[in-house]
Amino acid sequence: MPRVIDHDKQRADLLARSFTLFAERGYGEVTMRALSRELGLSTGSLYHYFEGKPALFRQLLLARVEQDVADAEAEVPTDLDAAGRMSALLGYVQARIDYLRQLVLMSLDYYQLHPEDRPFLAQVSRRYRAALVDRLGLPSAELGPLLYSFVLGMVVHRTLDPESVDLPTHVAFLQQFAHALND
Amino acid sequence: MPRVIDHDKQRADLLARSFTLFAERGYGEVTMRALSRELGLSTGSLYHYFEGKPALFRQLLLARVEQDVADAEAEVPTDLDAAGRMSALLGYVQARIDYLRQLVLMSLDYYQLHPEDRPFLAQVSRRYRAALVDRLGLPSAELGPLLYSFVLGMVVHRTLDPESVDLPTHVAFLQQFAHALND
Amino acid sequence: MPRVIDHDKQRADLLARSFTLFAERGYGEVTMRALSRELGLSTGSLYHYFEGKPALFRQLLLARVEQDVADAEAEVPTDLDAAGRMSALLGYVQARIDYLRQLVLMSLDYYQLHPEDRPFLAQVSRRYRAALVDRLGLPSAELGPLLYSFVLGMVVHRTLDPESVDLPTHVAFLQQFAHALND
Amino acid sequence: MPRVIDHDKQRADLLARSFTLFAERGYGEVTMRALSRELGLSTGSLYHYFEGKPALFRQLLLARVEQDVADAEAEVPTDLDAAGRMSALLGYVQARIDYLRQLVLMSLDYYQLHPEDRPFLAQVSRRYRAALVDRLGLPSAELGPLLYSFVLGMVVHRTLDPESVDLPTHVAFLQQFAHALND
DNA sequence: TATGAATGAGGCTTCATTCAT
DNA sequence: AATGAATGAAGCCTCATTCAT
Repeated sequence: MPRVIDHDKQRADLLARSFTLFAERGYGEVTMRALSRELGLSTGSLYHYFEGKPALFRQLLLARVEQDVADAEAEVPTDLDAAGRMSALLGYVQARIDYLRQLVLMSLDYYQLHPEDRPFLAQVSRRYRAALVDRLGLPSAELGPLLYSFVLGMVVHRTLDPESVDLPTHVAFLQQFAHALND
Repeated sequence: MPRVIDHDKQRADLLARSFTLFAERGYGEVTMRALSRELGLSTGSLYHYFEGKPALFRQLLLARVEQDVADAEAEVPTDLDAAGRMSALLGYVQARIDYLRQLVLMSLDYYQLHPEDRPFLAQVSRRYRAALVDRLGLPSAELGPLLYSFVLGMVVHRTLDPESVDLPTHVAFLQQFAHALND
Repeated sequence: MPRVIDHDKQRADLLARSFTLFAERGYGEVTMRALSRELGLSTGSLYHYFEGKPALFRQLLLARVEQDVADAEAEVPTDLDAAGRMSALLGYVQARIDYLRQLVLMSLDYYQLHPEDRPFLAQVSRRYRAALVDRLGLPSAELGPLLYSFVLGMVVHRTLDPESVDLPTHVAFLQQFAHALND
Repeated sequence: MPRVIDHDKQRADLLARSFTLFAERGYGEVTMRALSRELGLSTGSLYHYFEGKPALFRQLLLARVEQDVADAEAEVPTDLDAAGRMSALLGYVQARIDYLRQLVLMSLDYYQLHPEDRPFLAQVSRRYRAALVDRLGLPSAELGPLLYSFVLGMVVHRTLDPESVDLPTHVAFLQQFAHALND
């Protein structure tokens, strides 16, 4: 009888455990050897689960979007008013700011290393943005991209110069800004 | 005596010509061999001018800040009112958006590859931000970082998903936003 | 009891279906994984039928000689005169030229990869040659090897430079040549 | 001042010394590591001289054709009559039979491993054949390919079953055969 | 009997940097 | 001052075979 292992489940588990390494070193600096060591299997086995490093990363990203979007939806109830939803969403972002930072950084690293796969990153980015827009039910269609840009900006700013970005200030500004728009 | 000047001039010239390659491929994907070929000298000579790849890149970045800040100051006259200065500055950003994009991307690539040199990137980032803040003479001290974050965000958003970022919309928003703040 | 028969029958079937893959890619480029996928079983099962890749290939070759020799004997009736037998044999070769080409190529590939098993290839080669010699009943004992060399040569020449080998010309030459020898 | 080394000469020397290894193990079984060890330099250096393993092999083959054709022309004087030229050429082949064997084998190995480069092998093959045809000044245009096929065949036959190929017999046959054609 | 996950050595190739010339 | 050959560790990936289930 075949060894009974849920291949997909195992893969999902490997992806989840991979994230840490990518977060610490960035896509390009994570070697398949290091990854397999971290995951406790041989390089050969790693290649049983994933076709290669780019494929692994793509699946990692896809798994993350799904999870993140689900989390965001759980944290931003639809029965709140606009201000409340914005508030909840900002809470979500603020609580995960460093996670998002790592996600953006590794994506940009992948962007540089795999120019042929940029459309994929665009799709992922749109998925995040769509979730944000949908959830907020923003009055103006243009605000989604703006807000999304701003979050990306916070994240990059925090990367380049962590000490100069005061998260509460940024978030407070966004909240105030949203208020103004709702009037 | 003129030797030194020539040497520096030559170095500045090499840096300027290096930018294209870094912009096209990112810091990590530019090899010293490719760089020397592009610049028309041997790798040995390249090492006469620069101590190594990281040193070269640092100098490239420093040269860029100087130039960019000077350009910005030239384009944003101090005798304009707040709204005018903001307008001029946004014009500056809008005209150079892809250049800034490349600059940010290569810096983030360097960030991943040289964790030991992150403080340097923080300094460079602060220099840019300070120029922006100084030039705008923003009423609130907190607005500088916010604005700077937003510009970084536009740039990254444009990278990940070029088709979804409408530059005029973004800029118009910023302008309108600045207006509101001045009242 | 029927178990064993079935097993052998199954193995013969697997060998027959393996040939295509070896023909397309050559011995060295066929992986056991690819083979098992092509055959519709797991690698583990493949190893139930054959001890390993070299063993599998040996059996493949043996199965082929048997079949080919039988085919040749069927196509070259013993009641023809020398010229007729030669004619029939050339027809056989001409009709199967690309099959023979593949067979020779994969054998040479195996030759390079398994130096320890070269005697086996020699045996197989002799078996083919003996069939040719026996069937033709050549007047001179030396002609067999010559003819056999020539067929091998056609096949390799066709491999290296397909466009330059005109099969009918080659065959016509052989026929004419045989004629001369019979006089 | 640059290290004064004749890059092309060095490359030619490396190719000449590479041949032995390819002859012993075949194209596929020669690793770049083994090659660099044999040649007394690092893998990195090997890649300074050649773009990669296939490129190296191509150049090896090209160098060989040139040399071999030159040798053949030196050994087959044009002032001989047809029979004499044939005789001289057969002497050339007979003396180098194992060298030619190795050359053919490594080429066929390359053929299997680099399907995309088969046209190159066709060119090389034609070059050899053209030299043979030109030198012999064969009465019939069709004899060139036939003779060439036969030589290839001898070589492969000798590979598969060395003990069964008596070189003098093969050569004598060819000579006798050529005689017949000249009448 | 059948499965397929697991192994791990080893393949080709890259690259920042050095140093003899 | 300038050259570019040389280094060698390390990257990604492959594959015949085994063995727990």
